[in-house]
Amino acid sequence: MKENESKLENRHIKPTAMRELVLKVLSDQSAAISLADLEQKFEKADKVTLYRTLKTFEENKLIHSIDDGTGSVKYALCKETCQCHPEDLHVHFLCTKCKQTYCLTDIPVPSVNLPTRFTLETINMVVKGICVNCI
Amino acid sequence: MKENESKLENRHIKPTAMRELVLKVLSDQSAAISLADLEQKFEKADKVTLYRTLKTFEENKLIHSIDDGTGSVKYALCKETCQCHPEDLHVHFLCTKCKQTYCLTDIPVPSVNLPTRFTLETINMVVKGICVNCI
DNA sequence: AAAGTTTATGCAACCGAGTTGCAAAGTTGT
DNA sequence: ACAACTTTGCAACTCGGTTGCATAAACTTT
Repeated sequence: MKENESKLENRHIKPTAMRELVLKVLSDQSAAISLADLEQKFEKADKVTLYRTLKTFEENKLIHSIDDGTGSVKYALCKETCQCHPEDLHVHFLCTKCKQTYCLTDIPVPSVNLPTRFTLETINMVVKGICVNCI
Repeated sequence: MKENESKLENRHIKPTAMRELVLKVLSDQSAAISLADLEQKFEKADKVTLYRTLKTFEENKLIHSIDDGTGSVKYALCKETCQCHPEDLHVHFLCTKCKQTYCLTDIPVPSVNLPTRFTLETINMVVKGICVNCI
């Protein structure tokens, strides 16, 4: 799994064993994952370590966080080129049945015309409904 | 303040003294307000009562809640005609400087083309940036 | 108007996600 | 091998939100 190691290095994150494991879990997910979810993937890892790992990943834009309104923040991998700028942002989808949160990476967040003298930094757009697996 | 009383009755909420007071506070706000904010507007009211009042208002679509990602849910009045359906939804704006959350009632939430067989229930769209008062 | 029923309010206490402090373990550089 | 720094793990805390239960207030029925 040299690939993950270089992914970490690309984002200037020191590749420790723990971090590679967490990255592996994140890579294997098709949906975004919460800290609690992540904790359950490991039998023995400490919540705080995972928490700080996610923070480090997020600070270095390896992952992005999604506040989907469920009360727990989810995390998902960024694209290689992502800088988490407004033009990089995509829509997220929360299935109200299976509670999975998906990155709709093909759907960019629509631009909005803000009132005059409002400046834009970022946008969080979460669509809720029923996903294809739950119909 | 008969007006607020009838606003409550229109939404089939029994107009108690407490509820009229809370509605008055909400009416006076230009920005959305959190439970903690609301609590501070009263010297003596109990948090739980305010909490349940907000819940009742929300269930009856007198107000809507906004999860702006700050960790505390904000509430703001709905329009008279609002049914909180997707077509009623508007964009919200969180100022990262003053932490105020505004309803941009003139800006409807843009429609998104979901992947096939994804059905839409609701959308939460929060734009973050600097508001006109904080430039 | 009194008794009974329902609804709203208030207090205490709990819950869970996120977070911090600090010490131990591991890593890096000389 | 030693010092300096970074990462990990444990304990404990914060804070927003929530529930249970008892009291108070408001309606109903006679």
